[in-house]
Amino acid sequence: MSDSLRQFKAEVFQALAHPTRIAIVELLRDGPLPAGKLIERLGIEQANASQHLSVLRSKQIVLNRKEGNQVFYSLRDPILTEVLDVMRRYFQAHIAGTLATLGEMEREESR
Amino acid sequence: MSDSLRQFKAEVFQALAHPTRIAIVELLRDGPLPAGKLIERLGIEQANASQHLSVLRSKQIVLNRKEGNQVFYSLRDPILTEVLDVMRRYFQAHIAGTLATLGEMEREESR
DNA sequence: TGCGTATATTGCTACTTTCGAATATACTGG
DNA sequence: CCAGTATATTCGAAAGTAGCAATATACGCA
Repeated sequence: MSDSLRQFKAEVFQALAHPTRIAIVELLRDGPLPAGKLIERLGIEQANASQHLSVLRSKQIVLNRKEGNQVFYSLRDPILTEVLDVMRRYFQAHIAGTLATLGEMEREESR
Repeated sequence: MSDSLRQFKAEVFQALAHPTRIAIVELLRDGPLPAGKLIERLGIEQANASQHLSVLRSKQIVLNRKEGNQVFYSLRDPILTEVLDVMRRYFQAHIAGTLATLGEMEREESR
Protein backbone atom coordinates (compact mmCIF):
# COMPACT_ATOMS: atom_id res chain seq x y z
CA MET A 1 0.00 0.00 0.00
CA SER A 2 1.21 3.47 -0.81
CA ASP A 3 2.82 5.61 1.82
CA SER A 4 0.44 8.46 1.27
CA LEU A 5 -2.56 6.22 1.72
CA ARG A 6 -1.09 4.90 4.93
CA GLN A 7 -0.46 8.46 5.95
CA PHE A 8 -4.10 9.19 5.36
CA LYS A 9 -5.18 6.20 7.43
CA ALA A 10 -2.95 7.37 10.22
CA GLU A 11 -4.58 10.78 10.11
CA VAL A 12 -8.02 9.27 10.48
CA PHE A 13 -6.87 7.26 13.48
CA GLN A 14 -5.25 10.35 14.89
CA ALA A 15 -8.52 12.22 14.48
CA LEU A 16 -10.27 9.51 16.50
CA ALA A 17 -7.52 9.38 19.10
CA HIS A 18 -9.18 11.52 21.74
CA PRO A 19 -11.94 10.58 24.17
CA THR A 20 -13.96 13.68 23.40
CA ARG A 21 -13.83 13.06 19.66
CA ILE A 22 -14.85 9.43 20.13
CA ALA A 23 -17.75 10.68 22.22
CA ILE A 24 -18.74 13.03 19.42
CA VAL A 25 -18.73 10.25 16.83
CA GLU A 26 -20.79 8.09 19.14
CA LEU A 27 -23.29 10.89 19.69
CA LEU A 28 -23.66 11.26 15.94
CA ARG A 29 -24.32 7.57 15.40
CA ASP A 30 -28.04 8.01 15.38
CA GLY A 31 -28.20 11.11 13.28
CA PRO A 32 -27.12 14.75 12.96
CA LEU A 33 -27.00 17.05 15.93
CA PRO A 34 -26.38 20.78 16.23
CA ALA A 35 -23.12 21.82 17.83
CA GLY A 36 -24.96 23.20 20.83
CA LYS A 37 -26.55 19.86 21.56
CA LEU A 38 -23.19 18.14 21.32
CA ILE A 39 -21.64 20.65 23.70
CA GLU A 40 -24.48 20.14 26.14
CA ARG A 41 -24.14 16.35 26.09
CA LEU A 42 -20.36 16.46 26.26
CA GLY A 43 -20.39 18.85 29.15
CA ILE A 44 -17.23 20.68 28.11
CA GLU A 45 -16.27 24.23 27.19
CA GLN A 46 -17.78 25.54 24.00
CA ALA A 47 -14.39 26.52 22.62
CA ASN A 48 -12.98 23.12 23.40
CA ALA A 49 -15.81 21.30 21.66
CA SER A 50 -15.47 23.57 18.68
CA GLN A 51 -11.77 22.74 18.44
CA HIS A 52 -12.46 19.03 18.48
CA LEU A 53 -15.17 19.45 15.86
CA SER A 54 -12.65 21.34 13.80
CA VAL A 55 -10.29 18.36 13.93
CA LEU A 56 -13.03 15.97 12.84
CA ARG A 57 -14.04 18.35 10.07
CA SER A 58 -10.52 18.76 8.78
CA LYS A 59 -10.21 14.99 8.40
CA GLN A 60 -13.67 14.84 6.90
CA ILE A 61 -14.97 12.48 9.51
CA VAL A 62 -17.94 14.72 10.09
CA LEU A 63 -19.84 17.03 7.80
CA ASN A 64 -21.49 20.23 8.85
CA ARG A 65 -24.40 22.09 7.43
CA LYS A 66 -25.64 25.45 8.50
CA GLU A 67 -29.25 25.79 9.36
CA GLY A 68 -30.18 29.26 10.39
CA ASN A 69 -28.41 30.06 13.56
CA GLN A 70 -27.06 26.59 14.15
CA VAL A 71 -24.56 24.20 12.65
CA PHE A 72 -25.62 20.60 12.33
CA TYR A 73 -22.95 17.94 12.42
CA SER A 74 -23.27 14.47 10.97
CA LEU A 75 -21.05 11.50 10.27
CA ARG A 76 -19.67 11.64 6.77
CA ASP A 77 -19.97 7.90 6.36
CA PRO A 78 -21.79 5.42 8.61
CA ILE A 79 -19.03 2.96 7.83
CA LEU A 80 -17.15 4.67 10.62
CA THR A 81 -19.60 3.30 13.12
CA GLU A 82 -18.60 -0.13 11.84
CA VAL A 83 -15.05 0.68 12.78
CA LEU A 84 -16.23 1.56 16.24
CA ASP A 85 -18.34 -1.62 16.35
CA VAL A 86 -15.40 -3.82 15.49
CA MET A 87 -13.35 -1.92 18.02
CA ARG A 88 -16.03 -2.54 20.60
CA ARG A 89 -15.62 -6.27 20.08
CA TYR A 90 -11.89 -5.83 20.46
CA PHE A 91 -12.33 -3.97 23.71
CA GLN A 92 -14.78 -6.50 25.03
CA ALA A 93 -12.42 -9.32 24.24
CA HIS A 94 -9.53 -7.68 26.03
CA ILE A 95 -10.89 -5.24 28.53
CA ALA A 96 -10.23 -7.51 31.50
CA GLY A 97 -6.53 -7.78 30.80
CA THR A 98 -6.40 -4.14 30.03
CA LEU A 99 -8.01 -3.20 33.28
CA ALA A 100 -5.58 -5.36 35.14
CA THR A 101 -2.67 -3.81 33.32
CA LEU A 102 -3.75 -0.23 33.49
CA GLY A 103 -5.01 -0.87 36.96
CA GLU A 104 -6.90 2.34 37.18
CA MET A 105 -10.30 1.96 35.64
CA GLU A 106 -13.08 0.85 37.91
CA ARG A 107 -16.10 -1.34 37.51
CA GLU A 108 -18.70 0.89 35.92
CA GLU A 109 -18.29 -0.09 32.33
CA SER A 110 -20.00 -3.46 32.39
CA ARG A 111 -22.18 -2.68 29.41
CA MET B 1 -20.08 4.50 27.91
CA SER B 2 -17.67 5.33 30.67
CA ASP B 3 -15.01 7.94 30.30
CA SER B 4 -12.26 5.54 31.14
CA LEU B 5 -13.40 3.11 28.47
CA ARG B 6 -13.44 5.89 25.95
CA GLN B 7 -10.01 6.87 27.16
CA PHE B 8 -8.87 3.35 26.48
CA LYS B 9 -10.31 3.41 22.98
CA ALA B 10 -8.59 6.69 22.31
CA GLU B 11 -5.29 5.19 23.37
CA VAL B 12 -5.67 2.32 20.94
CA PHE B 13 -6.47 4.72 18.13
CA GLN B 14 -3.51 6.82 19.15
CA ALA B 15 -1.30 3.76 18.98
CA LEU B 16 -2.44 3.17 15.40
CA ALA B 17 -2.12 6.82 14.47
CA HIS B 18 1.20 6.63 12.70
CA PRO B 19 2.02 5.39 9.20
CA THR B 20 4.90 3.27 10.42
CA ARG B 21 2.79 1.59 13.05
CA ILE B 22 0.03 0.89 10.56
CA ALA B 23 2.66 -0.62 8.29
CA ILE B 24 3.82 -2.84 11.15
CA VAL B 25 0.30 -4.08 11.82
CA GLU B 26 -0.15 -4.79 8.13
CA LEU B 27 3.11 -6.67 7.99
CA LEU B 28 1.98 -8.81 10.89
CA ARG B 29 -1.33 -9.68 9.25
CA ASP B 30 -0.08 -12.98 7.93
CA GLY B 31 1.83 -14.11 10.96
CA PRO B 32 4.61 -13.28 13.39
CA LEU B 33 7.86 -11.73 12.25
CA PRO B 34 11.12 -11.03 14.05
CA ALA B 35 11.94 -7.38 14.69
CA GLY B 36 14.82 -7.53 12.26
CA LYS B 37 12.56 -8.59 9.44
CA LEU B 38 10.16 -5.78 10.23
CA ILE B 39 12.96 -3.26 10.24
CA GLU B 40 14.22 -4.55 6.92
CA ARG B 41 10.79 -4.30 5.30
CA LEU B 42 10.05 -0.92 6.81
CA GLY B 43 13.37 0.47 5.70
CA ILE B 44 13.79 2.73 8.71
CA GLU B 45 16.31 3.16 11.51
CA GLN B 46 16.52 0.30 13.94
CA ALA B 47 16.00 2.61 16.92
CA ASN B 48 12.99 4.19 15.34
CA ALA B 49 11.35 0.86 14.59
CA SER B 50 12.04 -0.26 18.10
CA GLN B 51 10.34 2.83 19.46
CA HIS B 52 7.25 2.22 17.39
CA LEU B 53 7.18 -1.39 18.46
CA SER B 54 7.40 -0.17 22.01
CA VAL B 55 4.29 1.95 21.50
CA LEU B 56 2.38 -0.99 20.04
CA ARG B 57 3.56 -3.20 22.88
CA SER B 58 2.57 -0.73 25.57
CA LYS B 59 -0.98 -0.64 24.22
CA GLN B 60 -0.90 -4.41 23.81
CA ILE B 61 -1.62 -4.29 20.13
CA VAL B 62 1.28 -6.61 19.49
CA LEU B 63 2.80 -9.38 21.55
CA ASN B 64 6.44 -10.30 21.55
CA ARG B 65 8.17 -13.52 22.29
CA LYS B 66 11.87 -14.08 22.54
CA GLU B 67 13.39 -16.80 20.50
CA GLY B 68 17.09 -17.10 20.94
CA ASN B 69 18.68 -14.03 19.63
CA GLN B 70 15.56 -12.58 18.13
CA VAL B 71 12.23 -11.13 19.21
CA PHE B 72 9.18 -12.23 17.29
CA TYR B 73 6.25 -9.88 17.10
CA SER B 74 2.66 -10.85 16.42
CA LEU B 75 -0.76 -9.26 16.47
CA ARG B 76 -2.43 -9.76 19.79
CA ASP B 77 -5.80 -10.14 18.15
CA PRO B 78 -6.55 -10.61 14.45
CA ILE B 79 -9.68 -8.57 14.99
CA LEU B 80 -7.48 -5.59 14.44
CA THR B 81 -7.04 -6.53 10.83
CA GLU B 82 -10.82 -6.32 10.58
CA VAL B 83 -10.59 -2.76 11.73
CA LEU B 84 -8.09 -2.09 9.00
CA ASP B 85 -10.30 -3.91 6.49
CA VAL B 86 -13.28 -1.77 7.33
CA MET B 87 -11.04 1.24 7.11
CA ARG B 88 -9.93 0.10 3.69
CA ARG B 89 -13.54 0.15 2.54
CA TYR B 90 -13.89 3.59 4.00
CA PHE B 91 -10.91 4.82 2.03
CA GLN B 92 -12.10 3.15 -1.14
CA ALA B 93 -15.48 4.79 -0.78
CA HIS B 94 -13.85 8.18 -0.52
CA ILE B 95 -10.74 7.68 -2.54
CA ALA B 96 -11.44 10.53 -4.93
CA GLY B 97 -11.66 13.11 -2.20
CA THR B 98 -8.75 11.50 -0.45
CA LEU B 99 -6.44 11.68 -3.41
CA ALA B 100 -7.48 15.24 -4.06
CA THR B 101 -6.60 16.08 -0.48
CA LEU B 102 -3.29 14.28 -0.71
CA GLY B 103 -2.53 16.07 -3.94
CA GLU B 104 -3.15 19.36 -2.26
CA MET B 105 -0.89 18.37 0.56
CA GLU B 106 1.90 17.47 -1.79
CA ARG B 107 1.49 20.70 -3.69
CA GLU B 108 1.63 22.59 -0.41
CA GLU B 109 4.77 20.83 0.62
CA SER B 110 6.60 21.47 -2.63
CA ARG B 111 6.33 25.23 -2.28
C1' DT C 1 -29.01 49.29 12.76
C1' DG C 2 -28.08 47.11 16.84
C1' DC C 3 -28.72 42.97 20.15
C1' DG C 4 -28.59 38.30 21.54
C1' DT C 5 -27.53 33.70 20.49
C1' DA C 6 -24.61 30.12 18.20
C1' DT C 7 -20.27 28.81 16.69
C1' DA C 8 -15.32 29.47 15.28
C1' DT C 9 -10.71 31.23 15.80
C1' DT C 10 -6.60 33.02 18.13
C1' DG C 11 -2.99 33.52 21.68
C1' DC C 12 -0.75 31.43 25.10
C1' DT C 13 1.28 27.68 27.91
C1' DA C 14 1.96 23.01 29.22
C1' DC C 15 2.46 18.53 27.62
C1' DT C 16 3.42 14.84 24.22
C1' DT C 17 5.37 12.76 20.07
C1' DT C 18 8.87 11.93 16.75
C1' DC C 19 13.41 11.27 15.10
C1' DG C 20 18.41 10.30 14.95
C1' DA C 21 22.45 9.54 17.59
C1' DA C 22 24.54 7.35 21.19
C1' DT C 23 24.40 3.88 24.50
C1' DA C 24 22.75 -0.16 26.93
C1' DT C 25 21.18 -4.94 27.36
C1' DA C 26 20.61 -9.80 25.93
C1' DC C 27 21.81 -13.79 23.70
C1' DT C 28 25.09 -17.00 20.79
C1' DG C 29 29.11 -19.14 19.27
C1' DG C 30 33.94 -19.75 19.82
C1' DC D 1 35.13 -14.66 28.98
C1' DC D 2 34.91 -12.17 24.32
C1' DA D 3 33.17 -10.64 19.98
C1' DG D 4 29.28 -10.13 17.26
C1' DT D 5 24.53 -9.80 16.29
C1' DA D 6 19.78 -8.43 17.68
C1' DT D 7 16.97 -5.42 20.07
C1' DA D 8 15.78 -1.78 23.56
C1' DT D 9 16.42 2.53 26.03
C1' DT D 10 17.90 7.27 26.80
C1' DC D 11 18.72 12.05 25.39
C1' DG D 12 17.77 16.37 23.28
C1' DA D 13 15.68 19.20 19.68
C1' DA D 14 11.81 20.12 16.75
C1' DA D 15 7.16 19.70 15.87
C1' DG D 16 2.55 18.76 17.14
C1' DT D 17 -1.55 18.63 20.45
C1' DA D 18 -4.78 20.10 24.31
C1' DG D 19 -7.15 23.32 27.04
C1' DC D 20 -8.56 27.84 28.66
C1' DA D 21 -9.72 32.60 28.12
C1' DA D 22 -10.58 36.13 25.13
C1' DT D 23 -12.17 37.60 20.88
C1' DA D 24 -14.21 37.27 16.35
C1' DT D 25 -17.77 36.03 13.03
C1' DA D 26 -22.44 34.81 11.44
C1' DC D 27 -27.24 34.80 11.80
C1' DG D 28 -32.14 36.16 13.09
C1' DC D 29 -35.01 39.41 14.90
C1' DA D 30 -36.84 43.80 16.67
